[in-house]
Amino acid sequence: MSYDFAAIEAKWQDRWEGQRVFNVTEDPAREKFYNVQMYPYPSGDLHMGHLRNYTYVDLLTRYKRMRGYNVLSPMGWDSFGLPAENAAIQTGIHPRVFTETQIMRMKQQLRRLGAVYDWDRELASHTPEFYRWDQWLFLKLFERGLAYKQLAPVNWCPHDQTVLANEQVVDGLCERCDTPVVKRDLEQWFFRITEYTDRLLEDLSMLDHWPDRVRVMQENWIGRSEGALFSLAVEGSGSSFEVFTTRPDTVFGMTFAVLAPEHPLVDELVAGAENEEEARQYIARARVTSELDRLAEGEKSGVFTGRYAINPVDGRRVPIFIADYVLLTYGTGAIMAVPGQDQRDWDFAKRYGLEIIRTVAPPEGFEGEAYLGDGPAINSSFLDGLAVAEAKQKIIAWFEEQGTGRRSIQYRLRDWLISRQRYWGCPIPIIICPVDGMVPVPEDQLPVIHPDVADYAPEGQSPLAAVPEFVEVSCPKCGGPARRETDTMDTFVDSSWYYLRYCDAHNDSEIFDPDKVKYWMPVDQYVGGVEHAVLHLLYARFITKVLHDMGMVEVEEPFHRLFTQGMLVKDGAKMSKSKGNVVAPDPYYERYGADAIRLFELFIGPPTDDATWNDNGVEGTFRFLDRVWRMGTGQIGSIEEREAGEADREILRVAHRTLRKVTDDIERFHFNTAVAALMSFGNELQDYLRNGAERETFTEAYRLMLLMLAPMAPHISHELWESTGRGSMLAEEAWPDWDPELVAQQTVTLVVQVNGKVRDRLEVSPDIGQEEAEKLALASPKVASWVSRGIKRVISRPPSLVNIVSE
RNA sequence: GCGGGCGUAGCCGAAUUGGCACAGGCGCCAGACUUAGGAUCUGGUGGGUUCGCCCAAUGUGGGUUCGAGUCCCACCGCCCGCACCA
Repeated sequence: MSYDFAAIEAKWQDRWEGQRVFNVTEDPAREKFYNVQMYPYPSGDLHMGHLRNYTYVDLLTRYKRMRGYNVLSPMGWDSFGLPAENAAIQTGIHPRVFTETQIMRMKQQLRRLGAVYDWDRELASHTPEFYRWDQWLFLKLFERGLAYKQLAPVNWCPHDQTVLANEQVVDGLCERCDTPVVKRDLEQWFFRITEYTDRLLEDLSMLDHWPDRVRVMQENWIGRSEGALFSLAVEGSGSSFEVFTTRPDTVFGMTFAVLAPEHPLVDELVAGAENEEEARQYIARARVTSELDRLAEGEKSGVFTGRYAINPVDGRRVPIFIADYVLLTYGTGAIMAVPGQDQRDWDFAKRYGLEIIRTVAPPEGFEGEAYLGDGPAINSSFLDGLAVAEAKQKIIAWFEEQGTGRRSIQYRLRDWLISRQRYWGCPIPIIICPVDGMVPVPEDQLPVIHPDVADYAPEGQSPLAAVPEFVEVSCPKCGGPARRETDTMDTFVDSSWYYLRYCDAHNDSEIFDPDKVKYWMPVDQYVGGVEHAVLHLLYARFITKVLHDMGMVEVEEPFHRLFTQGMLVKDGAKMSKSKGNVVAPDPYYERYGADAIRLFELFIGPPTDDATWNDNGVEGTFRFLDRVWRMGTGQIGSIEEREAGEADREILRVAHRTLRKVTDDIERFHFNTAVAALMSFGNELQDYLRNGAERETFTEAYRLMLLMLAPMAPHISHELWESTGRGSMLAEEAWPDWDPELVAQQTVTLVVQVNGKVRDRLEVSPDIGQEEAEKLALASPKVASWVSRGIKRVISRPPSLVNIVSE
């Protein structure tokens, strides 16, 4: 019979919660540790993949607490968003009802795992208590000119009937429903994140406890490129347009220029052109084609405007085209085309029979098309002979001298589009007055609360627009009739500051008390999926910097250490409801209990790597726990009491070496090897018991086992701690220190190699000297037969290795 | 195309610094205990062996080194991110 995990789990879950063991307050006398998992969307049932992450965070909470830290580990809910709204559209159930039911279920599931939090600080973004401060934050950004409304071509999902941020368009498809995204011109709210581009980029270097790949992804997302900006005059008109290039050195190779179809100058350019009709059709088509379809066409398409531009460096005239391979949203929406040095321009030139001039000499034998590498400039007048980098400097200097161009840095990062035409999000606190324009809702009228609506389906605007009592208001400034903004905010606004609210979760007079935030921030350990590398993690950094500039937050970066966990894979795919390959924990809870599940989640592989689910794995960790249980119950009293001998001292040495290893492994997030070390220790402890243990020694070794197990398998270890006669709560015990004397090796294995191959192993003293080690090695009879042809050299690394180099 | 990462046993994996390759688990085989075993315990699990050991082996090929899973070069394969970004 195995141990009664079900009863034990319920008992300790009640105690942790009932005795408020993990509820904390600010305590300047103690070092704090702020441990946060990215707050989840309350999506219902947790599967084994989710449990992996919750187990990591819970382990840290419990471990750091034992290390003496004042550990804050809160939990909350990213509870606005589409799933609840879509359910409402289908079933008519209010999204709030749906959401709150899901939250209750998720809480039960976290409790069942034995995951502990300071539930006093629970928050949920769909509650007016929380989103009131979203609105307050919006108004602060608005005051500072960091929130603005603008007509802009935006990503529109025809299925969800809403706009999407650039970050939510994946391969030209809506991130949520995979519908091809189209461009539309709409009045939308933006946050001016581009104001912070430089700081977001530069401060990445402060984040040296973030995974490199996340920093690289943010860097690429911000997408800084250096180059030059200069003007092209349109022949026979007063107009001109600016182009941006990273290769100003190739300007003598420009053989045409291209404008994006949405470029403001195109109307004027095509007016009266010979092929005006064709051009207008092309422009119209390009504007309604989704990015995906544009790319899918493969061949670049475009249309000649009938106009010519003048190359400022040599006065040559080049034809101006309109083509959709040039994007309005990057640079100036117009380019100089140098087919000799740019593959896209090459492709276009080939298709439309345009001239190609090489301006960088390709190496001999070069057989490619456009040449992008370095080399001496050719066909480039005063740049001829210069390498690319030199030529760039010279031509930029020339532009600046002439006053026709200048050095410029462009970024890929765009302002953050936060408007959503949906119901289940935070209403934007703005009133649109025909007289006063965009008028903020006065702070004392916050929160702007959702009215209930009859129909949740969006029809191009938020369902809120159909509620006259909500929409029709008087202007706070002039008192005249006005309309309320009906867009709601992107849910990423909520998640960009919730971790600050945990510090003071129920403050109803301000967003948070800056002193409390000062105590807890930054988040010491942030845990979440790498899929948030450029979305949430960039926005959160931005908002933190804004609040810092407002004097509300001392830190400039919110997350000191970031850990991105791997995913759980089954049948070759990430475990997810939509793929239908989830493993539900329930049968495992029933058969093996929460601790065995936790231990297996830790053991399954390196935490940063994806791991493949193995149906038999939990059985393995359960066997280990069951062994620990059997060792601790009933037997200890019958172990003989006697003087401790060498074998007894040895098991204590094993215990302390295990303690050192487990401590190290937890500190560096190698949880899988920490579990392996405990299993190994368990095996040794069992051997010790079988071969005649001494009671006091065993009790001590077993005590260390329970302490080490406490953060990983808390229920069983708490129960055993109590049942082996200890009155304290294990969670409140201190993590033990290993004894350096016990950890020190009595003897070490000296490996004797001949030509790098192991030929003998000798047990020697750890402080053996070089001479002594070499003498012993050379004296080894096993070595003798391998060195008969003479010894050339001896390399010693005492006490672990001697390598004899022989003929 | 650009950027990042990975390749070790039948499977998942270990190996902080260049120094004993494969800890721990799963699976499999055998044995013990047993009325029974899907419990538990013990041993084995690359090849050879005279049972002392010996040999091979970390995707492939090369290099540096007394010594390479680890460093360097090239290639093969897989994964992730970005992508007409001028």
